[in-house]
Amino acid sequence: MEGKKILIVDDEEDILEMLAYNFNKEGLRVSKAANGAEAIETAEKTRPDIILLDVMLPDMDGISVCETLRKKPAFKNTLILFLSARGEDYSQVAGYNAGADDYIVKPIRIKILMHKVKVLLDRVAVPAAESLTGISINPERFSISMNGKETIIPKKEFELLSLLMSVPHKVFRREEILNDVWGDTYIGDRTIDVHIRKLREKFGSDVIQTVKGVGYKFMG
Amino acid sequence: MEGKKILIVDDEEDILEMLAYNFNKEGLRVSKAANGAEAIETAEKTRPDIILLDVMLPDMDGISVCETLRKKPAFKNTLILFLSARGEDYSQVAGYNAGADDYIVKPIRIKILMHKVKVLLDRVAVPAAESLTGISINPERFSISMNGKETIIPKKEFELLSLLMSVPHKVFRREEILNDVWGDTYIGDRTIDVHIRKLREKFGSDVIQTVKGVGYKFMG
DNA sequence: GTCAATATTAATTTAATGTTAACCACAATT
DNA sequence: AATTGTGGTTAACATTAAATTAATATTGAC
Repeated sequence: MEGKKILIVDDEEDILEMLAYNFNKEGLRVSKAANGAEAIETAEKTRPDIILLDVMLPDMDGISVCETLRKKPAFKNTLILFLSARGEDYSQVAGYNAGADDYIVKPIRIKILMHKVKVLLDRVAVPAAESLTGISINPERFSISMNGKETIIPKKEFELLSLLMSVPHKVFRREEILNDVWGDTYIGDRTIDVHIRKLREKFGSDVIQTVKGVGYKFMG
Repeated sequence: MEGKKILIVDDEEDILEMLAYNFNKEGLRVSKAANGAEAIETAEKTRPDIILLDVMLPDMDGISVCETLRKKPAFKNTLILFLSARGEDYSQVAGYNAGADDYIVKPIRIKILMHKVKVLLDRVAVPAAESLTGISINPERFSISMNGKETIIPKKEFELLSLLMSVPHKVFRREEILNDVWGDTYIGDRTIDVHIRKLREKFGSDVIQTVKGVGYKFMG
């Protein structure tokens, strides 16, 4: 798990430092945040592989932070692990509903926590370096580079391509695409196709492959 | 997570039944075991995707069961989730060391447990055990790899081959195949043959063997 | 050798996706 | 304010891959 990035969010200075110290010692690149707004901002900036998120924060609660992040395609596959003092069920369930990958009840047993983080990080697919297609993505600029040439593409196209590229070769089901790119707004079936078509127009018809009856995949 | 296989191991009849009922309702294919020996035997037979394993069993403890399974290549990537009444750290750490993917402390909150199982099952990109035939299956990609070459195959063919490969060497009766792959939709007898043929065309005629009057088997 | 089961092949049907153009909302430009 | 441009969605229709069936040949158990 060396070299992976972790973001730790907790308003208690002591805990924050203790965790940061331990994970840093394990070779992770640690960033920190003490409240929800800061957490989202830092997450955008550092793109961590995993986020430890305290449920109770001074400004907004961790659940909301998690939900906010999960809406962005970039954080679709980021691991999020809740830390909480509350033992109540509803909180845990709410956490999982918000898209958590795990839930740890305080007081934190550092060994167990590190184990969980390790297990989770090990499982995550490696983000795949430069792709064979010569296509790479620039999240800050909403742009795509293809063999060095940079193209700015519309938001929806960008989100769709980001999603597909997040796990090259994985087949994303239409349903999954709808959820991740369009969320709650309901759109017709053909809308996805049209966006796929536009992407193929721009980057070649080989980069996205159709799996009939299932969905689409990016050919890393 | 529909269609995935779960093995539940617990010596308490009530808990076993309760869990089986709930997971069955969610569309998982459930098998059960009440002790360690039975657990290993059933695991071999059904090749579950995930195992819920009580730490305390009448014959051997769950940790040993887990270690035993993890030694076999077939279970290298099977998810194993411990259930335990003990709250002590050492037990949890021992669990993780034995190769557990998660650890739940009783009393079981069914909602939380189901969430964990769901998250785990969703995330796993089964790297697929290499078989003797050199054929392996990539569920995420809807593809089959044969000696390193990857082929995307149509949905029905994929489902059929997945089924046969789920328990190599087991003869699947036509009736069973109909149920698992086609569910409620009724199709003629020849349809199965045709799909088998297409698979043989793609991967060689040796990989699937006919057992006349009964069904087909994958030659793991 | 007979007969039922399966293999094979091609033809057909079905369902999913591709394509195009039109439309609307909204932002940018003059 | 009117005009133009851009992005997003939809609808109608075309196209294609996949699934199924149907017809015929072959196989293997008895």
